Amino acid sequence: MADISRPSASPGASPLFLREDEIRRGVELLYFGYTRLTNAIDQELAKQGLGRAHHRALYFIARQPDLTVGELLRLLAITKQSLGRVLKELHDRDLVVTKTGALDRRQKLLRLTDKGAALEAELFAQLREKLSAAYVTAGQESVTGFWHVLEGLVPESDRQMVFDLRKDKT
Amino acid sequence: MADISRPSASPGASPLFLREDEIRRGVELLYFGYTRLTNAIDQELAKQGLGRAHHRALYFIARQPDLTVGELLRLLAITKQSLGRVLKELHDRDLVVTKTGALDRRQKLLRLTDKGAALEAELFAQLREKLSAAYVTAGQESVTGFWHVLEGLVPESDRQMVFDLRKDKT
DNA sequence: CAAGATACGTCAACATGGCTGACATATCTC
DNA sequence: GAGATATGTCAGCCATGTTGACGTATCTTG
Repeated sequence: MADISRPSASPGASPLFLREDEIRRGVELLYFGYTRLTNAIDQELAKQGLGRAHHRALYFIARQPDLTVGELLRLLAITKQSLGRVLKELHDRDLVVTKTGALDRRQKLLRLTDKGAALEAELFAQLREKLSAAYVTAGQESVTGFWHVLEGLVPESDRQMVFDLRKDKT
Repeated sequence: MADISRPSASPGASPLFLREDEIRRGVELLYFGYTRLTNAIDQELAKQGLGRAHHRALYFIARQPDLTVGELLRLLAITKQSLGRVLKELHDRDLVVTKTGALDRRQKLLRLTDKGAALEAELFAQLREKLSAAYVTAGQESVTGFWHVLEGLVPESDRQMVFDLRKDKT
């Protein structure tokens, strides 16, 4: 596991000397890493006649049951027309159900059915397989570094929304 | 910069305790990080009337001048028909030129024109801005961890191809 | 309580960028 | 000279994004 740091000319002088190659390396690894991870589930999705757009919705609904349509729209950053198509298909296939919001009856709260949860779990297992293998190879130290860099890529304005995924709704 | 490691119950016992939440965190950060990074260049591309597909081609041609069409196809992992459309547009706009291969006259070697190189540099500047900010915030240690994890996501069979981007063609 | 804002849905048309299948040409290799 | 390889291209299809316009139910506020 070779270290890639600079030839330690002046340690601590500049905190990080940003060479073009380090940036390109990040861009490429991010591209290939992301695409290869998502490839892991394409076959399974194709078997169901679903696409990646469906998976993204399933994923976030699984992650945060009783998510509202509006919250999902903000997460996916697409138009409501695009999402509408996807949610309609998921609903027609009995993968997702909606119920009217208790506090605000205009809202629709999204949940996976048992069938939807089973599918999401199967897809998630693929992601887990790939990502946990990468975690294990890289080691815990690297994993926290991986998280830190990626957190820095999420704009301040979106960060709270992303972090809130890890909290249960009350 | 809080550390996220486990409560240090048995240091070194299991190299990495893979909880579902750690996997989901990686999936989400990869998704948001990747999309937000690519968003950085969308506005610039739109101004030119180009799409992301064009940028990917420009990027790899910039990265490795005299790349062949076949090599670019393998990098992008799309069909030649899809790539053909993109390359034709880049050629029509004088962003890319091709020349016949010296060793194998069936090959076409791809290069950016000055105009193409200028555009790629402008787009790259956006990526650099975002990514270098994330690098600086996270620190050098995190950056090498970031690379290690992502390398682990690229399947063995593709890894050489990705690493070869960092070498000059001879 | 009436008026306006908000949450959601939907119709229609269009753009981008993937895909398959079929076929042509030039060139290399044996 | 025969077959493999690198590239290009025609034609049509599909998934998933977009804009614009409009409708209804419900909440909020003066």
